Amino acid sequence: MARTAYHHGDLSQQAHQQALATLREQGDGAISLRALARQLGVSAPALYRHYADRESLLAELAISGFQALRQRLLAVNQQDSRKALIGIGLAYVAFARDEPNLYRLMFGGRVLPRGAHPRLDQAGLAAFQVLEDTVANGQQRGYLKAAPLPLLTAAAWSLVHGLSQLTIDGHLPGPDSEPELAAGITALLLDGSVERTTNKEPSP
Amino acid sequence: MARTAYHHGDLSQQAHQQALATLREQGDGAISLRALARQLGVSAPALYRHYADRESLLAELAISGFQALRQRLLAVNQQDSRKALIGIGLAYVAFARDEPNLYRLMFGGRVLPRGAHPRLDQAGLAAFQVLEDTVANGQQRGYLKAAPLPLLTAAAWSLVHGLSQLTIDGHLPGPDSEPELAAGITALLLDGSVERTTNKEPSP
DNA sequence: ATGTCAATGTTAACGGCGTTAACTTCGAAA
DNA sequence: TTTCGAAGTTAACGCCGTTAACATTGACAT
Repeated sequence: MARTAYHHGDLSQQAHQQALATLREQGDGAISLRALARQLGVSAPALYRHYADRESLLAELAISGFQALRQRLLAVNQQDSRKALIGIGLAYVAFARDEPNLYRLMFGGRVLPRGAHPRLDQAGLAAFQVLEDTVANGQQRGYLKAAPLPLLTAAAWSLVHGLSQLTIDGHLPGPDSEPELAAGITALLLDGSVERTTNKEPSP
Repeated sequence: MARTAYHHGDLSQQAHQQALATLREQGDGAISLRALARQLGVSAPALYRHYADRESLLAELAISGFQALRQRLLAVNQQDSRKALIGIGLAYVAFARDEPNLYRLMFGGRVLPRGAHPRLDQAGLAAFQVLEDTVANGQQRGYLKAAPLPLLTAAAWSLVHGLSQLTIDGHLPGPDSEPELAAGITALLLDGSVERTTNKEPSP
């Protein structure tokens, strides 16, 4: 198990860590197996003992990303339905802000086609479940409308995902005012955007 | 101006069209300058007379994408505020559904870093303006809450963008039920998700 | 102790890529 | 007719992912 020329026994994990580091710093486009092998003092084909190809390595990074996201969503754990929902939204956007390149890899859709990496799909689903559970809980308590659960969940997810993506790509005002923005937007989805007092164009 | 070996005078546009075609079919990752040149019967460096590098070519594709998106949003043109807002949302998601690979390029953030291509940033802004105008209009008419315009706009954009991205990446139920989903979600943002009649956890 | 074998490395090579340098051809304007 | 810049050409560099063929190692059965 010790460190010899061959069999240093840790290549898989070291490759994962090193790739994660360059992903964080320079984005997934900067990850090359050859450069990775160079940094680890190993020949490039050695990596193929542990990853079928470059895409599989990226898929592993994305999987750990979904696991980390799931943990952050689980850590919210608020009793009050409203606080739980807003908390989830804030935690979601905060994750994207903290790990923009990882987040882009996870949801880019371009590098990692849906269905090609079952464990990745599963990890994404597990993170999604946390959000869905929170929504379902708020609905069971009667805090949320009795709309179809998939509709409510899709709305919540779309909102936080869109906000995350727009934020990390710089389409929205600087990251200084970001938490207030996220909280305000989440509140809008909960309470609605329509003026309810004096309105000539009523809601159905 | 005619078609001789040199100076066939149309290479820039032909390259644009051909690149757009392979983008649509196979995504931006499949666009290579060498293959492109091969398909056009031209040497690879010839393309550098018209595009500074590969990224600039992709930026041009994204620019035309934003222009197309803008046209689709402008085409909505509903009088009623609610119909206008929902119409914009539907048109936005429909564009993403029709042009998933183009949409991913436009908003991927990875291939085309913000700030590197001024005309691209400007085209994105122009599309965004249509949405912002619609929201501002709904607010001036008193249909929408008097919340800060950037907040309302960011909420609307986040929602439709997130829904688009999740839809084209297959994270949401099949595209069969997509229009109803989009309409339902947009309505949720307008009317709110909170149950308003019998509720023990009131909104502030 | 020894031999075997699967796991895990190695080097060499193929084809493709983006990009640059140096050169050539063409057409329009002086 | 000459000139000159725009728009092409070929050749080359260095990088990449990936595969084939071979080498080393340590653990385990004999």
